[in-house]
Amino acid sequence: MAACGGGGANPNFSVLVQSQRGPCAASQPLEAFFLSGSSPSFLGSRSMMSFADVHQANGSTRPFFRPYDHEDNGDDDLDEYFHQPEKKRRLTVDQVQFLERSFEVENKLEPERKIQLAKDLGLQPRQVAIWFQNRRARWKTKQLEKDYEVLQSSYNGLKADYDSLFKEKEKLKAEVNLLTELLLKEKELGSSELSDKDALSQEPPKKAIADSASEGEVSKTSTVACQQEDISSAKSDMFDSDSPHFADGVHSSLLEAGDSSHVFEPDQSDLSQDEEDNLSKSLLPPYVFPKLEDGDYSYPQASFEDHAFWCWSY
DNA sequence: TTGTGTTTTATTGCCTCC
DNA sequence: GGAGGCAATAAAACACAA
Repeated sequence: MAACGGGGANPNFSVLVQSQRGPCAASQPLEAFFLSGSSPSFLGSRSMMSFADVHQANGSTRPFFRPYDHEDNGDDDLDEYFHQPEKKRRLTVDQVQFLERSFEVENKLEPERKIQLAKDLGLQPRQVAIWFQNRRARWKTKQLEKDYEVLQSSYNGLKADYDSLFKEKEKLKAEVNLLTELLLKEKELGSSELSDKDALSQEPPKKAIADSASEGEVSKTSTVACQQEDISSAKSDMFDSDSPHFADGVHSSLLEAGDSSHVFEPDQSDLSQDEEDNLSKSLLPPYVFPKLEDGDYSYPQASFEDHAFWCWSY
């Protein structure tokens, strides 16, 4: 008898047996006692092997205990135990193995299968149903743990990506600030020169641009060039529209390269100063920046720096 | 041996489906 | 309304350290 705890009608079987360690370790000496001449109904159940298969595979030659049939038990001394209130019993290793295999095939239990399993295992159908129910609950818990691990690793990967992108963003942000400051200085320099000379005959501050461009970084170069353009558009009083700053080497190369920033600065050399001023303003794209989570790069109002960033972004 | 934490079996109550 | 599933929970059985 493999059922150390089996036996709805003989609760004391478990009482007798389970005084020792292990679910079934102590039951074997009592097998013959409880199972004299009894044999389980190894009829096999639908969609699975029969309990006998498990039994054989287990290398066990133990007969199967019939928990709810203790009529074969001729020992009257145990009768008193059988009349005590039923206690909780553990299924045998073989029973659990059989149920496990059945569960692997199909984790739901249709009525016929339940009855067949109960028959094969010598359990009550209700016990089989309960076992499947609890087994499904355990499976679900395990599944949740697995899902959690998958999500955890996914999260870790995404977080690593985010951190690296965040660092890159900070780096670029610092670069933007640096270039903005540089541009402001250039602007100041240009203003002071304008105050010294006649504005109409003044040359654009190519040197500053050239100096900036000579720093080597393309991004900086394009930014400065772009910003210089926008300055000339938005604040066209600084430069004559016919002035050769459009022929600036950097600028020209950008135009030739199809730099999208030129789109926002149409050639208006034949327009008056006011017209150009107004047009350049009206042609400026709306300063709509995506509101990022941390609020960075959110520019609700158009400022000089904003414009510079916007242009740089393009 | 005992105290304690874990696992397994079983119950209860609620919900859904037919 | 009954059957069956599920979540929450109780309680017995078990494992194990001290």
